[in-house]
Amino acid sequence: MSQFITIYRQLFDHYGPRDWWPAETPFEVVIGAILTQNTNWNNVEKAISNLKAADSLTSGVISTLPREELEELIRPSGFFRQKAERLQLFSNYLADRYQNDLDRMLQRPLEELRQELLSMKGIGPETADSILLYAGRRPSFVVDAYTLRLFSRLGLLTGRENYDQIRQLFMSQLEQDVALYNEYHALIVIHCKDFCRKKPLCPDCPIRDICLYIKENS
DNA sequence: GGCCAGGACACCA
DNA sequence: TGGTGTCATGGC
Repeated sequence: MSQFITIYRQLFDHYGPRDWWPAETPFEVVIGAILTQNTNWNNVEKAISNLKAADSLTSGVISTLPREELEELIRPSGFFRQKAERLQLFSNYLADRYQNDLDRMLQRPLEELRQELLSMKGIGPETADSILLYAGRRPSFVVDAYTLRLFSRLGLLTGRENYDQIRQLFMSQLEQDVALYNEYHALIVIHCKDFCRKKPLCPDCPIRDICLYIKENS
């Protein structure tokens, strides 16, 4: 059995289903994906809460809101100037190209949609894949810094692979399953928030045994 | 008071 | 192509 499946099962058995993304609508997923760039999720929640309180969590409102007002609403998420620009660029694009119909955009062929997202300023590979997977329910594996850290320590990555190489590796080792991709990325994040931080193998890591085994046999 | 967080981009060699 | 600086808030 693939070691990638083994790790997944260990994480799932310990943490249980995460059922990401914590959002009420696909558009809220997109906004959260941009706001969480290099940012603690607690800060993102404050910004999203502000947007909801101002009745501004729609592409129509965001694209017409004065930049300064948007910046103030999302200030708690950090990098608020560049993120305000990114939110408006996406919202403007959605309005111009899809008449604010996000579902229609998300129904495009997967790779075409991925390239379309990547062509937008402020949407890199992780944000694009988060949007594809969690807003569009499309099978596109999300790679992040935690993924690189955990799997490098297990010897399954060298640390020199680029984003697309890691994504392709996971997608070649796993069935194309939206639910699996959804849970796997979420479990990696949840796990690495508490473990796999400074020490190569944390003494109290809940999946320590399998980590040691894989590390010795990879 | 320093470190880190669910990155992306401009700039440079 | 790869390395580095920048963007900014809030919790621990």
